Amino acid sequence: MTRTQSPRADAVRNRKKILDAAREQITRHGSDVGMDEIAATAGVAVGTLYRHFPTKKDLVTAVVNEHIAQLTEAAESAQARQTAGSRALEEITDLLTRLIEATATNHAVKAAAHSLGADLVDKDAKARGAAAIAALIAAGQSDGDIHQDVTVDDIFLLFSTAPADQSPAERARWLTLILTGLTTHSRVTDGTANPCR
Amino acid sequence: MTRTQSPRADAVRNRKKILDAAREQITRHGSDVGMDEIAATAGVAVGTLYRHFPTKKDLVTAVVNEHIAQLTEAAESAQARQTAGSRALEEITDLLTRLIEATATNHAVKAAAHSLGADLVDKDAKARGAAAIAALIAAGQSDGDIHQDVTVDDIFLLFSTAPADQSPAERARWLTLILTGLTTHSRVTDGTANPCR
Amino acid sequence: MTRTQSPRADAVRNRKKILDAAREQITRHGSDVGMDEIAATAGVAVGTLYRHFPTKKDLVTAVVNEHIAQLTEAAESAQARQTAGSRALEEITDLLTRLIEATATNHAVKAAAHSLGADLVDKDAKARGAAAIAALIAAGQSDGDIHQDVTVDDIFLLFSTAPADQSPAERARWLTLILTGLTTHSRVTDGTANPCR
Amino acid sequence: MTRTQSPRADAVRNRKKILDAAREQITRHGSDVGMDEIAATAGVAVGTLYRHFPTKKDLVTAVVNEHIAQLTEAAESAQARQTAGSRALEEITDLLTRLIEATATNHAVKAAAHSLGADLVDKDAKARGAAAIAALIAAGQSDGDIHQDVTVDDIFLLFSTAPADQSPAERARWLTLILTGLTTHSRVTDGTANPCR
DNA sequence: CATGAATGAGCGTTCATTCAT
DNA sequence: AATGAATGAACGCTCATTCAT
Repeated sequence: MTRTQSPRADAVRNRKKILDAAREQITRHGSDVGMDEIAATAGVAVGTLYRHFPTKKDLVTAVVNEHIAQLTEAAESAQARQTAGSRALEEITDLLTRLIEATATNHAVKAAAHSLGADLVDKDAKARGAAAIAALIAAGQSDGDIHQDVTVDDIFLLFSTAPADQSPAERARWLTLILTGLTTHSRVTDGTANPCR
Repeated sequence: MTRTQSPRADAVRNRKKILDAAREQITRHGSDVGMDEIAATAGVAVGTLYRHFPTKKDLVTAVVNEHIAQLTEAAESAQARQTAGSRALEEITDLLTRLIEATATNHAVKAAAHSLGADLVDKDAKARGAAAIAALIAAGQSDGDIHQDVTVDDIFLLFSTAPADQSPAERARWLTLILTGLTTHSRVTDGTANPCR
Repeated sequence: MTRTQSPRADAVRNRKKILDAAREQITRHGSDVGMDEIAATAGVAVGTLYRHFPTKKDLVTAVVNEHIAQLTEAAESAQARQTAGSRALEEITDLLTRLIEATATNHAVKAAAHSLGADLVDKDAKARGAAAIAALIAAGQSDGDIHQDVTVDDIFLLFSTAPADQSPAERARWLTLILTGLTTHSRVTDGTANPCR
Repeated sequence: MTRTQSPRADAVRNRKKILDAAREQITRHGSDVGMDEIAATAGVAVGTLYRHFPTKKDLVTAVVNEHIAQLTEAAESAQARQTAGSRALEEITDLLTRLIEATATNHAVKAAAHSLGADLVDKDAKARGAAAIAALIAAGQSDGDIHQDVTVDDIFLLFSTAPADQSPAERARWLTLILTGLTTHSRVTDGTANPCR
């Protein structure tokens, strides 16, 4: 009974080791790392790697999907907190901060995915993430904190190009610039020039 | 006078053909295009390509610098027009529109440059472009159109991540989002939520 | 016990095939033979060749070291025979004959090594060979057969330039000329001019 | 009248410049120097080089023949001196010393010639040199200084393998070893062991 | 005649993928 | 199921040679 499951335990462990190795290597050295190197990092032979991921593209796609899953989870828990009473604007700001940090680390992965034409991304996870973000935006708009014309696609558009290689300071600045464009609030440091006053 | 240059006419033409082909191929297929393919697109043999650009890195650098030269020129003529009397905000908007269109085509080129370590970018041209943009920003700030805290680096930061692969509509939307973040004006489409009313 | 090595049987066979092919091709056509050609001669793909020898230099070095190992072995067994009672002069003559035949085949290999800067030659094997030859020379000098001033370096000097491309007859003649310079005996074919008579 | 010769003056000068450059470059860096580099050293364009020597092989052959001409000249003047009264053995020794020094410098040239299958060597010059050396040997044999069985081919055989890359000291030692095989005289440093005494 | 830009086969090497063990 | 040796197309680059100027 349990016998049929036991050989899978190794396979599952190997799959995880491979994904970890792939994420690390691709993140660190770009999508040009060799399959041999990823396999070596994972501590398995290439053949094993290919048993789990028949193609480099498949492997990269898997890494990207793993990434997307994390983002989705973050979006959904943000929405959950907002539903539970916290302010939408705050959740959105936190979420975007988290997103940009995650993307900073994994931009290489996305570039890799792109360069391999990995259009195989997990549509479902993406859709759930989009729904959560849409809900947050709507809530923020109800609060009067978010521009009425902002949509989920705007978020995706902006974050599809989030700065990856820059320093944390630059990422923070980028987020500030972006957020000020999305919210109805003017930046506090800029009060004097605001013609609305 | 120009007669002494006559045998070079072909070479000059070839150099241009090669640069055009390189820009096109790298833009279209990424930095992994083979030199052979670029040569074929240019209608020359590989040897000819290597006579003009001893290294793939050299070729990519040349393409990038050509791109930068265009941007610099656009920035400087925008500044010239502003000095001649036109409104800074308008020139900036036009310039950024032009920049994003140019970047849309050449983002892959910059990625290629990056992946090849082409840090040989023409610093001088970049500095002149930066100066022109800085002048435009200052003028816009004097007009009260641009946030006081905006700097040239903000422009570079935002445009280093301008969307390249998206449709023109998406690029326009991206620009709108960005601009609203930079200017003190609220978006007109968003009247209802504008607290200034 | 030897069972754990079984998957390597093919690899070992391939390594040998590659070394044989390399020796043959370099000997026949000089060091300019392509790696592809060596691989083809060995009946493997280039990739296999590179798995065994990461660089052309490595391959050539391996061939040279193999050659040196043979020579060393020949020298040591000659010395062993002499120690066991046979006459030093005879062993030296036999050894040099064997050396020149071996060198005839592999001179091109050494040239190739030289042109590739393969200074990685197996120093230890060379030293052991030198020791064996030195012992033989000393024994020959005790017998009064070898000139007192002859050293191992003389042998190396002469054999570093042994004729490679000539016919067996020419190689034999070369050895005769050389030996007359090394030994205290005049040539038998030269009786009339011999002042000892 | 002189007009028809004037354009040739340049051509002759160019031919010499090219040969000089080729000799220098091939001697210094081996036969792998590029035609472009030889042309550049000569101060002409590649096309000019190819007008004078349609093939790299032709150029190398020319350099080799030039070398052979020098050796022939040396052999003939040595013979002339001997005919004029000097001792054959002395002339032979001097000649061989000169030959080995010349070869030391130009061994690369010979290797190059060999690797290109330059069987186009100037047969006539070689024949004249051989005749001169044969005469010297005969004279030396009459004097009782040279072994009766020594022939011109022996000289060619030995010198086809003269050490090129070694130090002057090693070349001198090589010559000593060789001469002892050619002459009827034992080495002076070896008196005690000489059984003839 | 000289020039030097153009040609293109070939080189050493890499790496995603396959397959015998 | 895992291993890792084998495969071979492709890459960046070189260089003897040709040919338009």
